[in-house]
Amino acid sequence: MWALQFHTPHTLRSLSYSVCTPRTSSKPPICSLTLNPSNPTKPETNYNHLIQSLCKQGSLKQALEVLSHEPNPTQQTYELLILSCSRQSSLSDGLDVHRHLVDAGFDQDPFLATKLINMYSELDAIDNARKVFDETRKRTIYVWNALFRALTLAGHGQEVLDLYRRMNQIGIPSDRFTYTYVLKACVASESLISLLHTGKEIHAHILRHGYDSLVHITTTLVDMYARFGCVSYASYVFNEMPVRNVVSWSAMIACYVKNGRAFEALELFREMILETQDSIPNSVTMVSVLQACAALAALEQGKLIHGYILRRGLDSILPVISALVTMYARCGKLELGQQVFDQMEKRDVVSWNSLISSYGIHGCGKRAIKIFEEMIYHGVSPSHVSFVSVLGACSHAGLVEEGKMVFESMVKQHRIYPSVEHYACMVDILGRANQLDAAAKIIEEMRIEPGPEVWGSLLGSCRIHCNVELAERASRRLFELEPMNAGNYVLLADIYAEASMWDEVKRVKKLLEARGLQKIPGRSWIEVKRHVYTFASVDETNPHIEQLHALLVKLSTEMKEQGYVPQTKAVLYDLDVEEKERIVLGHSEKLAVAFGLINTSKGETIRITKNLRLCEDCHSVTKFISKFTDREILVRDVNRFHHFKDGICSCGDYW
DNA sequence: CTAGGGTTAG
Repeated sequence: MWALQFHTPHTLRSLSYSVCTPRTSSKPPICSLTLNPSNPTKPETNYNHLIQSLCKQGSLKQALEVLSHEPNPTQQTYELLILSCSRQSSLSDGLDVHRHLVDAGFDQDPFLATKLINMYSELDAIDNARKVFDETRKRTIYVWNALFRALTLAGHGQEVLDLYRRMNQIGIPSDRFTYTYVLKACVASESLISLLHTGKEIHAHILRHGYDSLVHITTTLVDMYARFGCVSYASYVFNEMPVRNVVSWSAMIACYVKNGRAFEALELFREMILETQDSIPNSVTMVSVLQACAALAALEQGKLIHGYILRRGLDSILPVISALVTMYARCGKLELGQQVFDQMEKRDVVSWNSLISSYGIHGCGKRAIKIFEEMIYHGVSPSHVSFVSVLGACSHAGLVEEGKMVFESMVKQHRIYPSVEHYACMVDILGRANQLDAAAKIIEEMRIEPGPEVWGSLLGSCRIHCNVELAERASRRLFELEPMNAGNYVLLADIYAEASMWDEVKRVKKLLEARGLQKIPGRSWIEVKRHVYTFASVDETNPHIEQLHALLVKLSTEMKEQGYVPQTKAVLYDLDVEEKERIVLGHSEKLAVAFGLINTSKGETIRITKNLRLCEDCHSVTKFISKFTDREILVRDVNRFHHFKDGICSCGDYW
């Protein structure tokens, strides 16, 4: 027996040898050479097997060298070579193999064309993939599908759909793979145009051709509608599915979570456990379920789920652990998140990012920076998200100088070029700290096109510091960039209202209505005894409303005696003071706080979640209540945590 | 050659 690695083809050539590869199907070929003593005179120059062995060993360079001596390479030889190039992500070798293949007359082989397209796709060389397709005359459905896949992965969704149309015109029938790719293409588009309409058309094709019985295709449909935010379409497809498996259930649960319907997500998970035997939740399912708990700040639910994860032995899977850390942090239990993190055997960037952002939303900016540095010390390179997380933490904590330093270190030390998100964080850091001009300057000096994130960040800061002029500039851009985002109109209206510019408020509201949009209604949640209760602002239909209102009136009267003046800036109507006070008193988080006071015992922390930013009045009222009733109150707004205790808030009134 | 998932933001 000879060990392969010691021989170049040249030295081997001088020996009489053959490659011994038993062709029995049960055994894999033996990757070694033997001398062929039975026939020493006739050199068996079949290099094919040698090349294939080398490919399987990952010795691509040697395989290429052998290739130049092989007069009759086969299709299989090239297939293995191509796969090797993908695995070793070497574009230059890939091009080499491609050239060889053309010289050997395999350039019109549709099977190899498919493989080449896949290879170029994995090597991020989409132009080459396209070229292979263009030059292949006999295009089997495999060749079409390969290009669809490559283009979709590269984000060229529109191009896929154009090609798909052409394919239909020529009369080439789609197969089940085609449908999954073109459905994915509808959402994989770099342009902002919604391809929902096209997606629905393809859905119709699928029905017409009877492909709606295939679980892969229907699951892809569910996911496509989910990504378009069409929850009811997704659930319709899901309900109609003749066959469901773990993946389809997971896709539907993820759909609910991604679209802000965490309640439904948990409900569907329950149904999945209770009603199916063959779809047992796996780690992917659990990640979405944990996100649902996190979204609702449903700590008790989360703990139950954690127990389930332990029982199912899914507790060593990295994505699950990261999601657990985030869940605990977002449920207000930073310590538990830290504990889970500490017990991890292996950590990747994402685990670290989870912890960094956990400290960030709790306002512990310095700690977040420390963990960030610790991550680097442990040899884990920060990702884009790491920087968004640290910068976000700086912003919550008002750490302007630290933020600037982190931002500068991005390119200088880590060779990561800031994206729109990073710029948005910087604008936020400076803007919140009332350095609005500096924030605006950041936008002017950006090296990439300032997207809506950046302008939105600036507008948010203008709101906090009541800068009408800059707000008008930012919103003008925003209304162009994302005309259908209701939040932007509301922010501008807020700013006008605060400046008592009521005509302008009306004008912006009309703009909002003209687009068919609405102000997002404020909602709050509270979990009491494993049950999550929801409150809407001025919630007339809530069964507890009278009791809650009575308590709030009582509290507010007592507060007023101690000097509390209701802050009604958040009310967008030019009403008289009493009317405004009544509205502010009905804000959803106050209802939730009142419900918590009534339904939990004295020593218990009240935990509340809100879908919007905390308004100033709610903030000062909650501070007061925490002192007056001697209760700890934890409120998570859209962005961060507020920990109220003894009349002060952990955010230091900076939020 | 097919489907679902982790970390961010305002």
